[in-house]
Amino acid sequence: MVAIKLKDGGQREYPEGISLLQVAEDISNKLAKNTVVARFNGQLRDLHTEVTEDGTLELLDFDNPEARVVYRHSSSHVMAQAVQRLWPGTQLAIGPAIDKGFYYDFESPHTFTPDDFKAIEEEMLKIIKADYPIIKKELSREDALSFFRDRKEQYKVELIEDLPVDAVISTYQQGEFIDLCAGPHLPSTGRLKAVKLMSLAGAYWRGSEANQMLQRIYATSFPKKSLLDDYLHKLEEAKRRDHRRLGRELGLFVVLDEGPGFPFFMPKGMILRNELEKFWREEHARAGYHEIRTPIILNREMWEQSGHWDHYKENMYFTVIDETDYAIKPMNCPGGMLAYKQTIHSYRDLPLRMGEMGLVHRHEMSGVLHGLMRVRAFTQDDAHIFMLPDQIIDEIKGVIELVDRFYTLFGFPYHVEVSTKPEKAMGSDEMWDIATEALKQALDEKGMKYRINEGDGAFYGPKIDFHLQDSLDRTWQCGTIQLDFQMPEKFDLTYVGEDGEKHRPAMIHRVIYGSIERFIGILTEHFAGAFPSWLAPVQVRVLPITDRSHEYARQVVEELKAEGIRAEADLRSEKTGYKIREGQMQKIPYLLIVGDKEVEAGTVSVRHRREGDLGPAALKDFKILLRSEIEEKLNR
RNA sequence: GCCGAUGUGGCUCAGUGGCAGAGCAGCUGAUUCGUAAUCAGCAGGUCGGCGGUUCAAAUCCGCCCAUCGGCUCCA
Repeated sequence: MVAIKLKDGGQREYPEGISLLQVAEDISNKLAKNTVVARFNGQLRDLHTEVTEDGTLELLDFDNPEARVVYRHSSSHVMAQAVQRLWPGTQLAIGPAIDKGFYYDFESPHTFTPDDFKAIEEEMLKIIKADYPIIKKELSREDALSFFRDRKEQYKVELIEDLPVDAVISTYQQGEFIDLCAGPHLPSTGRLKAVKLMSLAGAYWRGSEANQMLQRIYATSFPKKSLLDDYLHKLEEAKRRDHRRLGRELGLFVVLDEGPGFPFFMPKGMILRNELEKFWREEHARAGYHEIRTPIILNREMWEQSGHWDHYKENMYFTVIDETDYAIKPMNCPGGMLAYKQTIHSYRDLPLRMGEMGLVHRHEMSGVLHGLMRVRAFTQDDAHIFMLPDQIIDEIKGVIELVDRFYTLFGFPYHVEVSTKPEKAMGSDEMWDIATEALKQALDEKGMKYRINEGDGAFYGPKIDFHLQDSLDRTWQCGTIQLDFQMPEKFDLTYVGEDGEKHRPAMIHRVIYGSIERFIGILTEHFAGAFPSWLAPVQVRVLPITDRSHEYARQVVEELKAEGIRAEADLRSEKTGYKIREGQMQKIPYLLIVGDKEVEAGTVSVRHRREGDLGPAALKDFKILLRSEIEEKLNR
């Protein structure tokens, strides 16, 4: 007999060799049916696992994130099975679960198209209906290799060859389909319910451009049709928040074929942008920054000196002036270095924080351009901080605080990554270790959680990256802090120390918004275009009900403008409902409806874009309300 | 850059070899209206570009450009 302790504290006895599924069934049929995978003595196990020792058992259903991964992983096997049935000769690469579903990478003589989706889904449903048990089998490395060689699954062979010597190698079988897999899996294919193929993509084997490109099919699955429908509905909702759509609809910005990756900012987008810059300047002045502006174009010699000519050339644009090579800046740092050098600095001047809203151009590969999120010309809210070595930690902490102040104001959740030395890098390993440790120490002291992103640092130093999410939960790097011992060296930066000798300052590059363009993209999606009043391009629109109130409407607009409020009137000969609809669709924070009653009483009827009709108010009171909302940067 | 899909008026889209269409937006006129769409009329497109097949191409073929979804790369 074995003793099994349950999550609720109860304990039951069973004959040795009973499966976890049978235990679940013994507790409740419904529970057994909903259970995806078990955690037995802390380890995720297939429900077919036979119990041979005492232990604690937890039964996980689809709501559990780990179980969800198992559910999707089994789904990917079923999809692969369907694909191999329909297109024999298709080779399997890998098929993991991902955040919202799963994918499988194939190599096939057949080129998959979305027209194939229906057939694949139907075949998957057959496999689900057949309810094949999913059976695990462990085998030796030799057996595994010969098995997959016989099946002409070269990717599986390669995977096995790369497994550590002591790895337990297992396969999972359902019907005629057998895949190399560590598991765990669902007990049978019938556990799947709603499956949907989403999209196709090319993907390099093992993520490397040097390798074969495979065909990836993205899909998702749920234990209930209603959950799938909810998910698809949410995707549709998210698309409505897409900054590319809203940017056009709200007259903020647009990217045209005439300038791929070079966005146009329209008048309303400029208001947003200018407000963001204004806020930035206020905050940075308060945090002790000076602002500079350096040239867009600088000569080749300087880019050679900075190392960009050697390390960043493929991303740069070039020009020739008077038969001399010049480059358009892809980063602001070299200009910042030259600016630093214009005066002799004492240790007393440090830390010296020099900010720059710098427009940089980078040649990005055509396939990566994406609205405002990924462009070829963007403005970095850059700053370079020159400091004494013992000021590094405090300065980094100061930037972390500033980033947090900004992101919190906008209500953005974010996550942090530390990127370490890349392959193409300048400087010694020792320098990199010191710099990387400094970044980690600052984060630790601020109590921030972070992930390590190996090999993803800039060529001149390691960095802390702050990532924000877009409406489809894709994440984009915005803020970053990069510690750099290289540039000060390259440009021979010095300060005069207490000893009267010249010393080398330490330096960090940092951005808060990251790129104003990307930040505006994120901001647009985050607020679904309904920006807080302080950012809203139009803060108030006055809607006269008839021509009789036009004069009054104009007066109201003038009074608001006199207070610095962005107001306009809709004097078209339309019904009130029509004007309100348009105002709502433009996401204007406040609509003021004025008719005979308001003219008579000298009031305005206030309508808030989310709260609706707030009733009449004296114009004076409305102004006070809105002014404070703007000044406090409230998100109402 | 690579894989796949897409490209028709300002926007959303219909049109699969035989006279380029609809709705919204725009303009003009009428309507003077109270919290998410008043009515009527008008105007607007060398169907992404170039080349080819054909009596005839938005439609079929080729190349290019751009966009979308990924991969790779990075704010």
